Amino acid sequence: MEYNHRAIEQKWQQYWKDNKVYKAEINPDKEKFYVLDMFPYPSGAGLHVGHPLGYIASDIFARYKRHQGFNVLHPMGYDAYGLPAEQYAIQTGQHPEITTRQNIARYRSQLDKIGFCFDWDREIKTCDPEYYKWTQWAFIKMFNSYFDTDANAARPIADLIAHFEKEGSKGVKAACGKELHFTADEWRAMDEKQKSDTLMNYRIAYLGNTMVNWCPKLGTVLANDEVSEGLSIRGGYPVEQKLMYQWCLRVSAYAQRLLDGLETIDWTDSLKETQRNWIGRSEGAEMIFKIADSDVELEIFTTRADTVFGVTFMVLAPESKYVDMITTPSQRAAVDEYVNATRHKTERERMIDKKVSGVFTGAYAINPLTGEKIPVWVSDYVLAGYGTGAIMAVPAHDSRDYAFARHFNLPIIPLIEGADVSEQSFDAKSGKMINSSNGELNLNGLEVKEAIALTKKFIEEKGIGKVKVNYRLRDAIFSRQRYWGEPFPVYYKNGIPMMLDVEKLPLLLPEVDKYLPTEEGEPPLGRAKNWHTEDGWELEKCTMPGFAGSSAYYLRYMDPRNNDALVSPEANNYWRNVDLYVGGTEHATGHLIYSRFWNKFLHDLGIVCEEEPFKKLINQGMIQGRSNFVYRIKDTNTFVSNGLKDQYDVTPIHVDVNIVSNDRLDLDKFRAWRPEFADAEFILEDGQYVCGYAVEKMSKSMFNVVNPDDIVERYGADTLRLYEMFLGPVEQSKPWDTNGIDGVNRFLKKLWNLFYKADTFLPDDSEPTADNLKSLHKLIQKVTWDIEHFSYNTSISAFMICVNELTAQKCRSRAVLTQLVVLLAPFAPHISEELWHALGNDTTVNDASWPVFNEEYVKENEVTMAVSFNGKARYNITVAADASREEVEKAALEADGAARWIDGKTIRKVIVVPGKIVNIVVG
RNA sequence: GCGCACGUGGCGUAAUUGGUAGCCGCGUCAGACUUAGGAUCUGAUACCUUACGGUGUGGGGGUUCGAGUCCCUUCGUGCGCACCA
Repeated sequence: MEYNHRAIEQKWQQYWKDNKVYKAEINPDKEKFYVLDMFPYPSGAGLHVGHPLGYIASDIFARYKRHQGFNVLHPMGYDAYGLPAEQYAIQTGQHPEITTRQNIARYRSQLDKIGFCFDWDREIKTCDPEYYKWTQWAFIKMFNSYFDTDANAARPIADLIAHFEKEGSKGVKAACGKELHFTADEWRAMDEKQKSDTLMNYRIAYLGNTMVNWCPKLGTVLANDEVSEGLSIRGGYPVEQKLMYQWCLRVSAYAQRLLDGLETIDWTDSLKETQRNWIGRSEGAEMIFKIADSDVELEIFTTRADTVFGVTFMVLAPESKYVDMITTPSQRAAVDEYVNATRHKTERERMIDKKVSGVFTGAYAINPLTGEKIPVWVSDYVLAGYGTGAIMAVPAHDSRDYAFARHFNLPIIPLIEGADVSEQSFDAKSGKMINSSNGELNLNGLEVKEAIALTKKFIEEKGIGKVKVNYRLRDAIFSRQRYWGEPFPVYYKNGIPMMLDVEKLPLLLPEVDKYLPTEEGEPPLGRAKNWHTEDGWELEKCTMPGFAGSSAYYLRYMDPRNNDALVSPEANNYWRNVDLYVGGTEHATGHLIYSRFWNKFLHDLGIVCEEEPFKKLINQGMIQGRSNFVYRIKDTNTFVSNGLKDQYDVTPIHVDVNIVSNDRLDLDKFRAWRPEFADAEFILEDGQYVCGYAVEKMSKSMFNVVNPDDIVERYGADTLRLYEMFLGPVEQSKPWDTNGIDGVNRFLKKLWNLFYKADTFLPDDSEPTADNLKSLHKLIQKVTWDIEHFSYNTSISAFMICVNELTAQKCRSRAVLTQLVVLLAPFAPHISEELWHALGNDTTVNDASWPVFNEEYVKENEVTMAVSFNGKARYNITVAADASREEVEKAALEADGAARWIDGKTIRKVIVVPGKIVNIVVG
C-alpha cells in the first residue's frame, strides 16, 4: 500500500467534520486555552501560500495543547468590511456583499483543504448584522462614557452630568479636548445644544472638529496608522490635512494604561517598542510665557526645562490660536500670507520641503526667568497637534531651533560647558550647565538631568508652569465617508447627535444605487432612501472604519450566537482572553492598539474580566515570492539558459513559477504557456534550461504566486504544513521556494514505509529495544521543547532523524510507533490520524494524550566535564556517564596538562559535581 | 536623527542557551538499480592544501580554561518612529 495523500486527507477531513471533532464548549472541569489567528480580509485573489503560515503555526499549537488536556478554543472568521470590495463595487456596480460572500466561500474551501482544527460553528463575519450589532453597541457605550483621570478608567457620562448639575466644571477630573470652566448655574442655563457640545468635550466617542488625514482620491478620512509619509497605505494616494467635524474615539485617554499594560504581556520586544514609540510618552513641563504689553499668555511644552535661560525666541505653529491673538498690525499682512501658504500645503509637501521658513508676529514674550523680551515667530516646523502648538526656542541645544536661528539671524546662547555651537547645536542631554542663573534659581555647574529636575520644581513653586506628561498618541478618527462599513447608530435631532435605542440595533446598512459620493459631496449613504428614523430625524451618513469590526472579535468568538450580549459573563469568565495570538506585525500601531483600547474600555464597564486581550503574541514573517526568469535573446524567439546568458544580449522575462521545477524550465509547458512562445527555441546547458530567480513580492504580475491548493493536490496538506514550518522560524520573513518540498514529502513516505511494506502492516506487539526507546524519547523531549518555543522547523528535523533511526533499527514496536504518531499529529494530522487508526485505535488521534518524556531512556554513556584547579577551569575530560567519583578524579589527574599545573603542589581536595565540573584544590 | 532586530557553507537553516560550529533539508558530486528518470536507495559535500596541516560564524578589540553565543567598537542589512520641542 502506497502513501496516498488524497484519499487519506479527504477521508479524515470528512470524519472530523461529521464527528464535530473540533467543536469547543465551556467545560469548567478543564483548563481553557485560547489560540487565535488574526482573521483575514477575504480578498479577491484568494489565499496564496504565504497566508497559511501563521495559521499552520497556531494550528500546531492548538492541537498540541489539546493533547495536553486543555480545552482549546481555536476559531476563525472574516474581517469582511474593507476598501477593495467597495472599489470593485464602484467599478462594476456589484454589491460588495456579493463579492465578499464569494471571496469568503473561496477562502473557506482553501482553508478546509489544509486540515485546520478550527471550530467553524463559531465563525463570524464583521459584515453580519448579528455581529456588527455589537460593534454599534460598543460605540453607544463609548458615547455614554467619559474618562475619569482620577479613577484612570471610563465612567458613565451620567455621573459627569450629575457633577455639572451640582458644581459645574469645578473639580472635574476628566480627559477632554480642552479645559472648560463653567459654574453649575451656567450649566443649567445652557440649552440642549450647548449641553451636547459641552459633553462632546468629554465623551469617549465624540464628535469633534479635528485635523484629519483627508485623502481626496479615496474620498475619505484616514486614521494615523492608515497613512505613512503623507500617503495612504491603501493605494498610496496623497493625504491632506483638513479640519473636519468627525466622530473620534478618545484613545489618548488610555495612553498611560496602554503603555503600562505592555509590561504585563508576552509580546516581542520589538513590537512593544513599536507601540511605545507610537504612544510616544514624554515627560516635561508646561510653562507660561507672558506676551509683553498684552494679557495673552503663551503656554508651551518642553522636555528641556533646564534650557530656559537660553531661550532667544518663541515659535508658534501656523494653526495656533495664539497667532491671531498676538500678531501686531504692522506684521498682520505678512503673517496672514505665511499662514495661508502653509494651509494649502499637504502634510507631505510640508515634510518634503525642509527649507527653513517663518515670519515674525511683531509681538514679544517675556522670559519668566530672565525677564528679557524675546520675539515670537510663526513657523511650520512647529506642529499644531503636539503639546500646545507653541514652543520656546533654544537654538544652542536644539537642531531645529538652531537652523531657524541661523536662517533669521537670531541670537544663540550656549548653556552647557564646552559645547561648541558655532557650527551646529549641542542636542545631547549631558554636560554641566553655564549661563543659567538669575539670583533666585542657579543651575550653573549642575548636570543636565539635575537641572531639569530643579527647574521643574522651581517653576511649579513660582506658578510659572507645571510638570506635564505628553503623548504622541492621538485620538482615533472614527468616521469614514464610505459605503462598505458599519453604519453609526446615530441620528441628528435638530442638529444634536443622539444614539439609537439599543433595542433598535442593529441599524442595517441600507441599499444605494451607486457606491460613490453624492453630487453634493455627501458620503454614499446620502443616496440611501428613507435614511432617517421613524420620527424623520436624519441618520448619520458616515460609516465606521475597518478597525471597528476587528477590535472586539476575539470576544465575540467566546459566545458568537448570543443575541443578548456581546459575550455572556459565563463565557467571558471561562475563556477570559487570548492565550496565544498569531498574526503579522503590520497591525502593530493599528488593530493591536485599538483592540487593547477597546478591551480596556469594556473592562472598565465590567463587561470583560481581563485588562489585556492578548497574553502572548507571535508575529509570523511574511512570505515573499521567488520569481523565475527566462532570457530571450533580443529580437529573436530564442531563449538562453541562465548559465550562458552573459554571452548574449538578452531581455529577462518573468516566467510562471508553476511551469518551473528546481529552476528547470518545462519546455513543453512553456511553449503552451503563451501563444507567442509556441515556437520558442532554446539554448540549453547540460540538456536543461535553467531559469534565473529573484525575491520579489508575491503577486500575479510577477507570475510567482504559488497557490496552496496546487501544493495540496500534488503533495498533500500534511506535506504543505510540514514544509511551511520547515522553511525556517515562524517569525522570520522568507521567500517561498518550492524547491526542497520533496525532502519533507520523502519523510512522510519513509514514515509510511515504517508501517507498511507492500500490503503488509508491519507493527506488532514486540518489545521496544533500548535503541527504539532512545530514539523515541529524544524526539519526545525535542518536540515538546520546540513546540513550547515555537521552533517548529527544528522539530521537523528531529522527526526526520527519528524516522531514519527507527527505520534502520527495523522498529516494529506498536508501543513506540503509537507514540510517534501522536507526536506528529499536530504537524501532520491526516497521516497521523490514518496511522493511529491502523494501529487499532478507534477514537480520533486528537484525543490521545501527549507522550511523557522519560530521561532514563536517553542517558548518554559518555559525558564531558570541565576540569578546574582552585576554581579555575583548565581543560575538558570525557568519562563514562556512570563513572564513579574515583574514576572521574583519576581521569582528571591523568588528563594531559594536569601534571604541569600541579607541578610540585599537593592535592588537598577533589570536588566532583556530576555531569558538570571537576574542581581540584591544590596548594 | 532616535529606537528595535539581525549578520553562520552554493541555498534555507541548526547549535539543548558559555562547552567538539555547520544538525536536518535543498542543491552538487560519486555509486547502485533501471529502456528511461524531474523515481528510489547508498555514500561524500565549510574553505585552503596532493598530503601533512592550516583557516574559519561581517571586520577589529576585550572578558573567559573555553565565545557563533557575553562586553566594547566598527561596517552592513531589515523593521519601527520621526521638524514630537
